[in-house]
Formats: sequence, C-alpha cells, structure tokens
Amino acid sequence: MEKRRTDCPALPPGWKKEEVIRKSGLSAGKSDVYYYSPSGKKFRSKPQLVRFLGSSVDLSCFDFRTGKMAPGKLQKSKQRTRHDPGSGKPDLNTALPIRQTASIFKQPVTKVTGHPGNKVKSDQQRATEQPRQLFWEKRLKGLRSSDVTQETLRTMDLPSGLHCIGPDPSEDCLLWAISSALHLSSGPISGQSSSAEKNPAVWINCSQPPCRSFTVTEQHIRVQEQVVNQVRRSLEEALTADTLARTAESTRERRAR
DNA sequence: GCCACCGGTGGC
DNA sequence: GCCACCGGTGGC
Repeated sequence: MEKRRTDCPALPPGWKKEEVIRKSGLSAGKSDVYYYSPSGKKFRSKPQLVRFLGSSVDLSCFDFRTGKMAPGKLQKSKQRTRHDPGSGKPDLNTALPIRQTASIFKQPVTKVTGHPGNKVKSDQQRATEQPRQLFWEKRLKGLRSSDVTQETLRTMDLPSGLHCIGPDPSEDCLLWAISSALHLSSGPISGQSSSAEKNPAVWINCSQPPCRSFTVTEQHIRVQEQVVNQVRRSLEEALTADTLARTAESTRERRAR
C-alpha cells in the first residue's frame, strides 16, 4: 500500500489513490491518503476533492481514507467545516446540492496579470465541458433557501402554462432547470420536442429544461418587466433605509465620544 | 520555488 | 482521545 498509486473505482476513470505511511516524528506509523486526478493534480482532503469535482461526482458517501463509497452509513464521517461553528441549520456538509449546482454555472473569471509575481493556474481537464447528469434537478428537491433568521424565502413564480415533463413534474424542479438553462445557454430556451414528451428518458435534450415546448409572448415580457421594476424599487428602498440607519448609528457613536 | 512530509488544531 | 484537514517548512 505504501507509496503505490492504485485505481479508485469510486472515482471517475483515471483517478488514483495513494497511501503514504509516515516514517518519522510523533505520528510515525500513521498514514496520509492522497488522490491524483487523471491530469496528475494531487488532493489531500475530501473538501479539496469536492471543490474540484463539483457536481460531476456525488462524494457525499465517499470515504476519503478507504477510497470507497460508504452506503447507508448516513455519512457520519467526521467532515469538518472550518470557520463555520455550525448551528441548527440543515446538513451543510459536502453533499450540499446548492453548491454543486452553482458550480455548473459558467461564471466569468477575471484574470489579473498586472502583478509581476502573479501566476495563473489552470487545469485543462477541468476547463473542458463536463458531462451532465440527466434530471439533475431532482437532487435539489425539498431544499429551500432561507434568510439569516431561518425564515424560508418565497421562491419565484413561473409563468402559468409551463408544463414539466420527466420523472419529477414539480414546479420547483422546473424553476431550477429553467434558471440553469438560462445561465448555461446563450441560445433561446424553448423547452423540449414532442418526442421528448412521450419518452423523456430517451429523447430529452439536455440543453433545454425538461418542459413542454413553449413560446414567450409580449404579455409575458410585460409582466416580467413589472416584476423586475417592483423588485428594483424594493431594493432601492432597502438600500436607502440601510444607508440612513448607518448614518444615524455613526452620528450616535460620535456623540457618545 | 516546489512539494513531500510531519505537526497542530478544531470538531467530534 | 482520535483524526480529518490543512499549515508550515526542510530538503531538493
């Protein structure tokens, strides 16, 4: 086992696991486990793996030390979340679907080259397109966003008339699917073909959300404009209130001194 | 400068 | 007390 890289069936093809026994020091005899990506990048911890693999692999049951999936064990592994004291919040460990989904969004990255010491690291394998899971929306089922007081936030309303197809025809899934499609695609979002509706598992078009083909009308656009305007007004009011509160606060502090 | 390696520490 | 995780550094 020592210093030999072995295949790791629980990870995608090409990933290797290595166990290195400590030879000296107080921890002599203990071992460190490392993983190597197909491109040779070394990983020292599960959080590091999760950050890298994002939504492409579900590592919630992955046991970093053994390199195997631990089924049914309710993942009681000692995953630490540094800088997060925890609270009554739902399980925010590595299985966090929100994070995994967020990572599929193609977000712009600013490459700063102005500083002489700067280095830009890149991983070609990671940069290229990753395979996507069919009906991934189901993984988000039952999750709700909440504000700092744990109050569940109201989700967005989709325009009526959208008809979800696939294994989970709930409106939640459709909302996630459509917002994700809008992020990922530069083309129009129009739904699935009629054959996909008959047998989604075979005919689904991954670049479109799993819903019946639809058309966006002038009326839809008008309604959405109103919604956006309303939200902007609310935001403006909140920001104004916040500025006023801060000013009042600093005035009070100055007077107290 | 890189990285293999061990130590330190926080969460359990 | 154990150990997952990651910081730090000596050796190259």
